[in-house]
Amino acid sequence: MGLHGISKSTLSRLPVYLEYLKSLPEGGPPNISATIIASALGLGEVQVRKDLASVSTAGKPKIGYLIRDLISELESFLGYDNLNSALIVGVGKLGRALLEYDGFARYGIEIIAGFDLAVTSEQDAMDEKNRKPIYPMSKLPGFCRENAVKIGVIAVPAAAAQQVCDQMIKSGILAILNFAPTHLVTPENILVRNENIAVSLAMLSDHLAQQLQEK
Amino acid sequence: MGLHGISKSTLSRLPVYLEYLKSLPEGGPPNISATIIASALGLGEVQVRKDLASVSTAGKPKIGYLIRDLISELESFLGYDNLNSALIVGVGKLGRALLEYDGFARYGIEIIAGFDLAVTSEQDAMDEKNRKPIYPMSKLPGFCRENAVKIGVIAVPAAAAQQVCDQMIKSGILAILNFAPTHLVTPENILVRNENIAVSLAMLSDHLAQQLQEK
DNA sequence: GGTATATCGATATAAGCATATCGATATACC
DNA sequence: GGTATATCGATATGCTTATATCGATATACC
Repeated sequence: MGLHGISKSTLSRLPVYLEYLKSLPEGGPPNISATIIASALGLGEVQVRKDLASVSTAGKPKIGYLIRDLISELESFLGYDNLNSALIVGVGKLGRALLEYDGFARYGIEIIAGFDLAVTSEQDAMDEKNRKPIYPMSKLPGFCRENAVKIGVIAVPAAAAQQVCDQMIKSGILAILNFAPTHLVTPENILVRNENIAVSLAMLSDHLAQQLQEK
Repeated sequence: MGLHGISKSTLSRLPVYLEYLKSLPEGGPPNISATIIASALGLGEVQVRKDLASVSTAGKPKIGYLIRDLISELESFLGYDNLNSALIVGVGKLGRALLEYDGFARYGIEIIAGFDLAVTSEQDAMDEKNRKPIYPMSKLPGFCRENAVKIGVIAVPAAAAQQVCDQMIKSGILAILNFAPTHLVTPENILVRNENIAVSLAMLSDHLAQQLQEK
């Protein structure tokens, strides 16, 4: 559980509420009830209330919540309103896609530079599409310090991931989004979030096995 | 919890164990203990034992587990040894990348065709890179039936996701991997797995806010 | 204005999951 | 061969999360 008393499970549902609220048509009613949200999202209504109570205080009986307020409270809580700088290491196929993806800003995160093990010369490269610089790894520590970057994205092969991770931490990175299919060992004040598709595929596979066997 | 008595949390760790075991050097000892695995992966050793007990029966005191056997038991359990066919709807930037990605086979899944709302003519398209067909949506039901496809990947914009989802279910799809940042409403025998990067970013952001505020 | 109802917030119960503890067993060493 | 030790599996405890229940309150309708 986080320090401001919010559980991981709750935190993981907040972006979903936000998405849903934003997807509501403009012309509709200004209020919404936990009951409605719950049934639209397939959750328990008590759970929705408890989740929302941790970011909002504005629920009124018979009325529900003011959609506009809820959205801004969620955005504020999730940090979508102030942009965090991030950097990415590994600009292969996946890394480049992430570097060029301009949708992160929507989530309060901006990838401002790429780094790559293959860029060895001191002459920096540049991403064609959106003019973001690509530096050699040697410039990582200085860059982090100068730009106060605290978020790192790892998009290198599994074999290199731990080494990259270590360098990030030494450079002051505090939160890591790891796309390499491997476990990273870190001090406990560092958060690692694994974007591991194998986990999802395992769930699908398991579900299928059960469905097909059942009947 | 699944029907063969395995919890979601356990299931989500199994691929991690497998990755780790596979990453071990060839020349090492043939056995490994839960203690070693636990410390390498930052987990409790009891948890590792409980997890492994649900797929294996071969643990021996003082010895540990036979690495080779564990790997094949995990692969078998996770369905990596028999290939499941899948299809993808939406061949934009992300969809095409997934269609061209040949790493799924490693996880027992093969994407055999793409579908797209934009392909309206009855003349089918074809992915350049690996010669996988791209069909119009009208061919979805027939294709699913003929090829007994049970897994669907959704890579369309959020606004179209629910509609695509409904069509998949009507065509016999039982498990869905959803890359659209939206909640899908489905019957309860259908498994939806959301690959939602916003959730990860929320965690990073929350962690950062705490770290920076603490000191 | 009074009553009915939808909805909220809080408390209590239950379920799922992780961690700790303990006896049992197979090897290693003397 | 006997004893020590690493490790396993199982049971028990505790924590986290989800669900169910209940009284309180703001609107709607008569």
